[in-house]
Amino acid sequence: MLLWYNAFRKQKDCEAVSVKEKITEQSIRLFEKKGFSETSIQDIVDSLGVTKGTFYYYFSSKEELLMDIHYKYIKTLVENQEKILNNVKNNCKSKLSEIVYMLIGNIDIQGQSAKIFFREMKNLKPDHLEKIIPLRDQFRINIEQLIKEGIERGEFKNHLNAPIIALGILGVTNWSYQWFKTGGSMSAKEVSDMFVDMILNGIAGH
Amino acid sequence: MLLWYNAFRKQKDCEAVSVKEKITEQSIRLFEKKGFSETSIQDIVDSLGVTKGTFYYYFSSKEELLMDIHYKYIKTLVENQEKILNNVKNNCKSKLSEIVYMLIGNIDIQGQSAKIFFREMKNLKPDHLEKIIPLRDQFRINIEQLIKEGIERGEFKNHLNAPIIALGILGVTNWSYQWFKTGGSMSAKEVSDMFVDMILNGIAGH
DNA sequence: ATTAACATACCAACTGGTTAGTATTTAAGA
DNA sequence: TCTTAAATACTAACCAGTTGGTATGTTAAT
Repeated sequence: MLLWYNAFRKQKDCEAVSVKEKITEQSIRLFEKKGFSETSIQDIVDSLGVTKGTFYYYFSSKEELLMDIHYKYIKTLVENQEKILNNVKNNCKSKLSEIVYMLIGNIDIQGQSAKIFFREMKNLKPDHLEKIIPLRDQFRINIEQLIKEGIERGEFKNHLNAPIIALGILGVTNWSYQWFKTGGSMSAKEVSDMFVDMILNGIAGH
Repeated sequence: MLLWYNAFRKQKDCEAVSVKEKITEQSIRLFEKKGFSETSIQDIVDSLGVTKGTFYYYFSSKEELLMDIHYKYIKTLVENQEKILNNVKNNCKSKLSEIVYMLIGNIDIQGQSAKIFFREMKNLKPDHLEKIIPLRDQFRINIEQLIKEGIERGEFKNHLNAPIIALGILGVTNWSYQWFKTGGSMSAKEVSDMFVDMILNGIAGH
């Protein structure tokens, strides 16, 4: 019975992506390009050759879909970040370096979701925001903590204001979602190396 | 004739802001809070106690109003930037420092316009974009040039990639529009000093 | 009498969302 | 094995409300 069920599941898993996943993927593309409010449910379903009924079979509202996109994005980000932070072998500098690289390296996978995340959060109602904001804050606070730990361990200068520096670093990385294109003249590794160098050592000559 | 015209202008200048300016100011407030598409022309005119006839007397379309807001924002920014760059008394480090302070100091005046600028540009049609994009690029290229000049003069390290560093600096400053509040625990000067210190000298301990 | 600066009333198009219905697949009983 | 009830995965048609935009007044000042 269980075997049979698993065989069924396996068959489904091997198939092309589900209709719900297709709707989500296509919506990410359209929301990024045209904006959330400027994209109608009709636009989404037309581009997939289905009808609005199908949409409302899988999602209870347009806003719930937006919430889904936001949640998947920030959840993945925090998880990746905490994997890096929990690696006891690395010092604070290495951890910071890895986080910057993780953020820029993921642009080709999560870039569109990131743009939506930064731009369309105002379209979420308070109920849904309550699930998103704590994760967003967690990501920032984790960087703050990393800076503080680095100061205590002597890896970073001790006059730094950790919350402000954290926001500065987030600025550098988050802004790259606005301009970085995978496959351009610079690789994600090259760009993040330059940013890490700037953040750690500055640009002033000796 | 000219005197009469000037007297008329003077009278207008001394009056409270014109209806057109009121519409623009209120629109900036509403667009920043709710978004461009989520704010109807009805919302705008209702909040001012006028009617749609008034709106279309001053603006030919909703998009033209958005264009006006974009243009005023980026024009002012480039002008302020070039005033700083043209001051021959300062070296490159000082100029960079002043630009960072100018950007963060202006958040209370231009903060709402900035958010609209970064978020709602997709709502401009190609015709209107052509007036905005060159100015936006100019601002970035001016920073690139400043970095290059600083490298040549030995003020900045010579291994730097100027375009990437410029985008990094723009990230730090532009992102501050997302979180910096005037009247908070930190002043604009304190924040920009910390950012300039990070950009010039880095955060790594010696 | 003309014009600047508005107000009123209206429209076609589109919006998110609902509902009633249907073909197909699955599950269980006879 | 055959029948059948139920669940799945949709479709087509529709609704009430809202949108940007327009066409036609109105009024006060010159």
